Amino acid sequence: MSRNDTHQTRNAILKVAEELFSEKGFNGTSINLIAKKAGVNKALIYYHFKDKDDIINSLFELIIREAEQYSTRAQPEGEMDIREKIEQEIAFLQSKQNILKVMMMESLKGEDQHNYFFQCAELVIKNEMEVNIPASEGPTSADNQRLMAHEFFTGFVPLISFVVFREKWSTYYHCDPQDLTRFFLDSFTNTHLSSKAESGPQVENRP
Amino acid sequence: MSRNDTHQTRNAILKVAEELFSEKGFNGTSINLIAKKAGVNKALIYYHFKDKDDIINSLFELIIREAEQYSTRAQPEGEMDIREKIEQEIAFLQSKQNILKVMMMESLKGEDQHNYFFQCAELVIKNEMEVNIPASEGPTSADNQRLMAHEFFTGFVPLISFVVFREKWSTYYHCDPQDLTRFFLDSFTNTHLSSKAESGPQVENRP
DNA sequence: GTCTATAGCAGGATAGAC
DNA sequence: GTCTATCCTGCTATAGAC
Repeated sequence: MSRNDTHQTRNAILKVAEELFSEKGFNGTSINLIAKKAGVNKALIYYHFKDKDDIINSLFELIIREAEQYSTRAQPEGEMDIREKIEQEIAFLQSKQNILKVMMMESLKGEDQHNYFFQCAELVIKNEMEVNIPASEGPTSADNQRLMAHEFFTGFVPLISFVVFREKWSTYYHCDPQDLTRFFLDSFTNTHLSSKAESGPQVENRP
Repeated sequence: MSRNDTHQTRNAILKVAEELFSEKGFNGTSINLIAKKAGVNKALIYYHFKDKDDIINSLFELIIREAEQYSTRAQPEGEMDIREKIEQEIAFLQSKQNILKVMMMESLKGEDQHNYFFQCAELVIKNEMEVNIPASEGPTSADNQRLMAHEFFTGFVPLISFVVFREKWSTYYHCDPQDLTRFFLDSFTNTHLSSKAESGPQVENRP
């Protein structure tokens, strides 16, 4: 009944909704089911959230905030191996895999109007790839676009796909998930990461 | 009334369903809407398809068959530049972008039981990457798993993501789609494709 | 804050005429 | 093959008691 309970209930709803959305998709999940699995009354959900959209948007805003916090966290002392850094990033993203799946599903839809997926990409890129994202105000130069495309399609996309498809891939190919993580890290190091190492701090691959 | 009409109607339904599924997702699309937009009666859909699932499964089987045909098509004479080959593959995939979006959305769901996404990946990998996929019968060796993981996460995934996110990316970053295609091809060449060139057995193209 | 009850409608699916 | 009409379930959302 106090603020504590309010937040607990709200968080319980969000947690269950996140699981169900990632399991069955947003439109495939009913408020009834969320209420049932969260052990709360259906009407209570409408006390805490305006409508169904409000639930998923709250989840998106939450993950964006958490990613921002992660990217501005205290960095450990000394130089960290780039591979080690990626491993940490993967561990973080893995713990958010459900909402990332939902975000990806929704961003694939044509009607999707919010840009959480790109926002999320920018945070990951800025943070882990150590690339300075050009300020989004003002016109984006062709060089910036080239850089962002590179980071997005050969950096962020493999990373995020690894996180969201890891389990299914392991099951399908009867592969130990830990082995898969090693395989992925090796490939990622040999492709995206080594393309950075070759050409100085900011990547400018141009003949 | 003849077989011709039957196929025309069936195909019209499939075409509209594909558009709507990619626009609004499978669960976000109603049979009513498909019927309305296809200009046919709702009951007619149930004459041609067992249920809603039958529609999406037909679409998945169709794209798999088309991809198989594409991969066994007559190859043009002479050596083709690897980049040119990828451009062709992208053009093919782009023409199928709607169903690929749907396939990706569905494969992200936890409850997704069919493996069309992985089947599709194997076709693209086998075909365009010129990699011999290990026969899926029998246990898969660690080396095969490593190879497949590499091709999947740093080859297929960027390729397919480029196809399905190209338009949204261009809009979001105010980038000309044709420029983006160039940027992507450059990055893809510098990462995934050059990782093949370095390490021997397959492929021999390098400027 | 949390519940009961229900409105109100849209969805998937079918029966049966033509 | 195609249409009209309809069933009925399950959905989102709200009113109102406690």
